[in-house]
Amino acid sequence: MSQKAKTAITPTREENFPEWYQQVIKAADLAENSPVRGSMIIKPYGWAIWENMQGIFDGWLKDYGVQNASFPLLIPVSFLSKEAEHVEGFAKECAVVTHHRLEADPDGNGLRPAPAAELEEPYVVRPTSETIIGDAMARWIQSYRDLPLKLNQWCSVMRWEMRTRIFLRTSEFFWHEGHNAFEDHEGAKADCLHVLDLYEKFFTDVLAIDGFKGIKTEEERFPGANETYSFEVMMQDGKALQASTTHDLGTNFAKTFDIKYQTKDGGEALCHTTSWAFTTRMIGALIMMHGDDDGMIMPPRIAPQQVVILPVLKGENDEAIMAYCADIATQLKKKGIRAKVDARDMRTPDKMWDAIKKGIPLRVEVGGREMDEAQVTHVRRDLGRESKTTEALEEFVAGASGILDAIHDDMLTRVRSFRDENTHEGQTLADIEAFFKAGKTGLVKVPVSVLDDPGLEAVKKAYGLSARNMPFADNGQAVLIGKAY
RNA sequence: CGGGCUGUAGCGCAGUUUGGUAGCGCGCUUCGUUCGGGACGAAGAGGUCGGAGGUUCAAAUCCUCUCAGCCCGACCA
Repeated sequence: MSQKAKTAITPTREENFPEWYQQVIKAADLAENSPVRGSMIIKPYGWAIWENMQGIFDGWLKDYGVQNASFPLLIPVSFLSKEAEHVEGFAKECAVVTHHRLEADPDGNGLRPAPAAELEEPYVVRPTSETIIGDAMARWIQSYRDLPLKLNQWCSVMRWEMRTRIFLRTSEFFWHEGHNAFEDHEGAKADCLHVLDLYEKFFTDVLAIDGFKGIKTEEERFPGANETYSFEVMMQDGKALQASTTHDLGTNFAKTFDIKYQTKDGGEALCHTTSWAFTTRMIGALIMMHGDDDGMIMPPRIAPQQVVILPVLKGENDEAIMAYCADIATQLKKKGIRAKVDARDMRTPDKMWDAIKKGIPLRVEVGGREMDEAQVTHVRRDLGRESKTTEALEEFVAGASGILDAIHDDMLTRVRSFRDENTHEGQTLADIEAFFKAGKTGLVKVPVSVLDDPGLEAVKKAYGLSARNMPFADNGQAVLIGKAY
């Protein structure tokens, strides 16, 4: 207060956004780089977010009739090569397993793959599982009665990225991948749109994120898909991030893997398949959308810990205060709130900053003053000290989930305003160029006819732009252009 | 994979030009006073200077190779 406002994170977003992002991850103890190039270690606090994401979304998928299964990590190279566009898309970023045994290096340099143990057919570490699941589907589907078949797996995949960024683009990343098969195009398309709606609901209702639901342009489509639908979100630096996609694969994979069924009238027909996913990059999105110069701000519904209770001890009545805190935690837990007393042997201000950097949505401070009056003092992470409120314990417990909901709603509102303020209407390629030439950040929305402008490629190249998607909100008549992660 | 920058204590850095065998701040440990928005004093612990070769009496420092990270580009969830 007396000093200038000091931020917990250096540099600030304004000063250096990419570095700020790294520092938040470090300060909030979410993840770190590992000895493996391009692969991160997701630490317990970061993994807890992913577990919450899985827990919620998995339930929704099951409600939709999706069954979980597990397919091999290793995929025969021949499988991948079957679908021409698919191979082309992934071939250059596959890790390849060529040997099944190590032996002592004759030059004394530790171990090496044994030349005698070379595989006849190499495997690739799955970059995605369309092919191996397609192969299984071909055997599992016989009749129209077997359709639709809806499968999903939670797993990690590997894409050998040239340039990695923690959470946003790592060689190994975690995701869920759904793979469904339908009788016809209508079924597949409806599936893509339905799952896209589930994603939207997940982002808005759980992650307090909103963006643009739409269709990818032809060149941005998934390799092997007839149509790709995406949900694009905007980070605080104005760059877009593809938060999730659903793909209408048509009969492309059905043809190559022979996924056929007998129709009601005894004929034979190819299945229409889909695939869709979201990944651990969503954690990166949470940071870049919600974080501030003091660190992370967790959306309450995904926060590993929703409420932290800080005992303010002064050497008098400490035990009573601790007991009072424990009771508050118990009462909150009974209401289904993830609350915990921070009983660590640390100074109170240090605990506070730890909670701030980790982004715990609601901080409760309890000392002798509160205990004597049966009250609590609480502060919202998203609003900071200005939101400090003291109220009766009973009242607080009754209204706590309401406070968390209010935090969620306010975060979502802020994200939406930011998105709207940084989405600019344009009419021509010249509008796009003028915008980025001026060094502005955000997305520019122009009529789809601009995609046919022969000068578009040069402008995209000059400013590092790409077509994000064609939003449903504009009936596919407009396209969003901007920088992206 | 191209271009640029960077690897020195848990974190952030100085020292490298002009080789002489390592330092600062924060953090950490102990004690005391403290604790409601980043406390203070005192005493401590902690580094084969990313790795491997080489030059030299001597290498964080010079040379070669290599690994990793960041930024820009191409590619991508």
